[in-house]
Amino acid sequence: MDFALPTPASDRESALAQGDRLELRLWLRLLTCSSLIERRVRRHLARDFAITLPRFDALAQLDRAPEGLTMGALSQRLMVSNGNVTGLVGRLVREGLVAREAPARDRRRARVRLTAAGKREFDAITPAHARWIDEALRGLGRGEMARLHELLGRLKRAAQAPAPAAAPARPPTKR
Amino acid sequence: MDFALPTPASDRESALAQGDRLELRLWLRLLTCSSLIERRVRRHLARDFAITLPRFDALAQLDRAPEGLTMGALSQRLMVSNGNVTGLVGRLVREGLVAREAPARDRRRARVRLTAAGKREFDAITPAHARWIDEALRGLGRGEMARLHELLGRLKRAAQAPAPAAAPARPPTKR
DNA sequence: GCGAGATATTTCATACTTAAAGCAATTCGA
DNA sequence: TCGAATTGCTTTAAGTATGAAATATCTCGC
Repeated sequence: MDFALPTPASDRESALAQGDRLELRLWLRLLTCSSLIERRVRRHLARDFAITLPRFDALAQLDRAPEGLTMGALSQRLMVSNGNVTGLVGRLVREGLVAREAPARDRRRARVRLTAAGKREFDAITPAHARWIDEALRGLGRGEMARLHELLGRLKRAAQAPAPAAAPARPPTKR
Repeated sequence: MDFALPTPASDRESALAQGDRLELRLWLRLLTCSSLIERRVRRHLARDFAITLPRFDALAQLDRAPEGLTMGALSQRLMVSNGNVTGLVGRLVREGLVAREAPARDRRRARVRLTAAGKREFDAITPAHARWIDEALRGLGRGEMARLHELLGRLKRAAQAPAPAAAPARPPTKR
């Protein structure tokens, strides 16, 4: 008989050496956590609603901005590049979930907003989405969550600070 | 005169409503943090070493496994799909940073390991990489980091727990 | 008015990513 | 020992992502 305990899934943290620094450990663990949760959400979205995470993220941001958003604002909120949003919104428009709006003043910045169908789609998904998040976090107490939220707030501010301009350790090479 | 304080960069958290739950807030903040740090690292890698983050991640995992890794093991450690690793390793092989090794027993599982050039490349980058992480986390005290590391450890275990198989709220639609 | 510069977005080339289908090698029960 | 299931990996199609170059629009000083 085999009584071996289930081996925890290997991940980026698995092969850390004794000497590795807390900073690195923390960063790898943070990345592991967000990858784990992201994967869960992505799978749920695909299986239950046949939609991708970036599309859902975009719907969520647009839902929270009833007056619409410019492409730039949407790209900031999604924290992805401008060009990325062009393609993403293009697909959402093609699917009828989102509409572009002819701009009155500045013809460079059209607004993008949810269509009725997009709103319906988002509203249909939201409750399940909240449930998935709750499930992924199940096991943490309220106090732990609050503390984590607060500490991550501090980390966020740290990570937003501009990186000191450092002299390159080695001139970059064409690859 | 304009005394407006610098507006914090907008992100996924920006438009949260009052009523939104702690779970959701925590998840979005976690995602924001890892996106912020990931972006910093990716830019540094590109500018200073002309390499991408996935490539560097792969080198790092292989560096920690001197005996080499199978494609499957590497894909687990990088937490990406199998097919993804096929392409990634292919590019690294083409660049001479990584080599496949003819398998003795099971001809399905070849081992992949760092070449001398790959090892040199990784060693050249590592110190700068550690510095970037330190910079991104600058502002957190040791105690905060340790506490964060521990809480994320608990979150990690929670997120690794299998998702309860839920009846779909709505049959998935072809899109 | 008009051009120089600034701003917003799209286009482009390339790379990364996933899920699912396909293929090859191995394992194992009858 | 044979063949069906399993396992490990690759291929495929679609989508997501970046940074840089190109395009279009606007603003401002003159």
